[in-house]
Amino acid sequence: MSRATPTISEVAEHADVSVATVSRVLNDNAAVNQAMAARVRRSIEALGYRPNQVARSMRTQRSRIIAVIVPDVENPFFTSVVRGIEDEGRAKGLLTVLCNTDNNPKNEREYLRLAVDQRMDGVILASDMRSLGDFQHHDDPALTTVLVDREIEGIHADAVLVDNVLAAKEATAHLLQSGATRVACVTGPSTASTSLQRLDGYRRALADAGIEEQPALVRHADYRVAGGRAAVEDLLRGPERPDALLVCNNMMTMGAVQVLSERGVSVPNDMLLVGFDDESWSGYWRPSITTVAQPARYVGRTAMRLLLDRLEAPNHALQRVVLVPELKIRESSHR
Amino acid sequence: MSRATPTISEVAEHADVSVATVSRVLNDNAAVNQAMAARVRRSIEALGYRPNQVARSMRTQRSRIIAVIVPDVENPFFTSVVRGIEDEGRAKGLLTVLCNTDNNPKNEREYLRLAVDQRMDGVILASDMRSLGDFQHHDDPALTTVLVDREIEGIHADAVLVDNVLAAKEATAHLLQSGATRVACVTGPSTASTSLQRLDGYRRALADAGIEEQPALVRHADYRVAGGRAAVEDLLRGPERPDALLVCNNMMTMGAVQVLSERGVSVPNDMLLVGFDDESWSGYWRPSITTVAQPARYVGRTAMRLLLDRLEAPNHALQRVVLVPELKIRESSHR
DNA sequence: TGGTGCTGTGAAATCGATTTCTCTCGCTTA
DNA sequence: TAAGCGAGAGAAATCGATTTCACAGCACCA
Repeated sequence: MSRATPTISEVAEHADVSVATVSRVLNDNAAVNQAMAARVRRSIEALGYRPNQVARSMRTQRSRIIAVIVPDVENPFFTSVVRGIEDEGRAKGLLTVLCNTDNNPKNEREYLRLAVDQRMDGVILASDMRSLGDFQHHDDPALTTVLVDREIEGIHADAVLVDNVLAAKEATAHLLQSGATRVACVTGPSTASTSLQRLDGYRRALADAGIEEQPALVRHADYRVAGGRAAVEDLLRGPERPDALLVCNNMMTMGAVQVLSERGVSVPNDMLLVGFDDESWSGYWRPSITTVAQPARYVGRTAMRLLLDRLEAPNHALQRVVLVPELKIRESSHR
Repeated sequence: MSRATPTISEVAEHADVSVATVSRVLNDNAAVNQAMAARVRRSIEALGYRPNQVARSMRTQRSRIIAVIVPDVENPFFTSVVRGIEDEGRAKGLLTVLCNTDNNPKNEREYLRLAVDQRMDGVILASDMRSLGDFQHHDDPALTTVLVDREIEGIHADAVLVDNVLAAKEATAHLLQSGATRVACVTGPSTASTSLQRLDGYRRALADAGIEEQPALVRHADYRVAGGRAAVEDLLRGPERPDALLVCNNMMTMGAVQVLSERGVSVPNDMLLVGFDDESWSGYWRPSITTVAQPARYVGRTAMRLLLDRLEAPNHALQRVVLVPELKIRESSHR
């Protein structure tokens, strides 16, 4: 019944060959006599042998496992990225381990350590910049790294990014063109590169239009529903109420929509709105919501591809892939 | 610079003791002389030594890693479950690996194999019933299993479930009480236990109300947005158009809402609606949507707790925890 | 005919930890 | 004083694979 998994030496004994030969058949490394190989394969079949991957990793110092570290698995943007990574990885025989840091640099550090301790082959990382200090890890060539979505200054790694400056600039310009005069920007924490870049894009659009930035119309929140809610509530209370909102991620857009709905602020009549990250509900909300759509799945696929390339050719020049998002104009952003 | 991680023997050499002693200090197993232990600890610190977990697993035959296998990571219900599992696991020093089967039994089988091959300590599984044949794995005591959300007939494992029959029955009764006479049910694939149980609950509510079931009002879809869309489109086209919908998961509810909105079917005036799985948007949609809220995070936490218990006491009696969902009544289900 | 090279195979080393076994030393007790 | 015992530490076995090394057998060529 519950007999333990057989080992390579039991297979060797069963086939009456040495373990070396069994190993060679398994990895079809060196030439093995046809008849003998067939015999070994029959024994493997007969015993239901499966190689112990732990032992294999121990010897080869590699595991065919990579870690994906994201700040928030409940954020659909990241789950889409992860799907992309997984799809590409599965095709190439790499197993993906998903790690959720909950936006906590301490958790991130722990997962990075773990990746090293488990001798994982690499890590795909959407990191907060506060983790900078821990990146000493990456002097360790054992842990191949690809950054996604967020960059980290001074880190020497391949990266897949989205052109956030362009995205926010286009979105803001669109709001101005729709007649907005006081566009507010609710961006993410200043520890994420995306927050700063989106804010930068917003500023450039204002500058291009010859409008002076009003600091009271800029808010840093936490990229979560609660943060978005708080920021928008605050903006509505202010003396200079905005007539348009640029909300810089999906979760906060959700929060913004909630608050506007609760307060009876009519969109787009009293308030124009552009959100980030196209969710399945964006187009079906009433009014439907204009968003900056990011190619999340493709970001993931590309990241995995870069990682595979890097594993094969550790010394090639670093790559930085920048993808272009698309502004999906719907009802919420014009009258 | 990029010096490799030190091994236990380098630590031993540095501290001028045997590797056995270093190991004892690491695991504080046997009594070690205080002064000596301190010296070892200093060496560990000085060299920045971290034990190789692969080697450790190799010897101990356990890894402190468990796999979580879910049909769809993009479904927020499952990401919440995973969050719960992770939170509980992290507290107990267990690492969680997330595996996405994409509703494909082949992928599921592969991940189960992988869990065995990697000598993982256990697996938390939300499985399709088609995988029944592969559960021979579970005769193997090496892979401790806990089922979540979905049960599998004939499988001998701890489980954390939600009372789906009760949930669907209450939801349907509520629709009938609101005046619906032709309640349709869009449930999931017949290979998931949840689909069948929810359908069962729907039927019981009809029976209790003395209403005969109309097969034309029952649809099996795929638990995804597209499937929900197709099912609802089909129901709207039918000769006996329903006046109420019970849609049995979150993704399909999204699809249903989309179709109703596109076709200009007014909710709740022309159509009553109850969805499953409370999403952040459910309460803010216009009209707000009545849903059966499942305690997803808690389901995850409980599953991890059961797994930990089982690892400690492999021979205890099996547990089956059934949690009770809550019907959140909003605008979409009554006039 | 003897040297050379190639092919196929097995024995043994290796990866880096844990754990068993063995031994020494010092103390207690008969 | 000698036997017995327990504590503390090191040597060596072990986990299950891969890989190096050595070698046997055979064909080929000068």
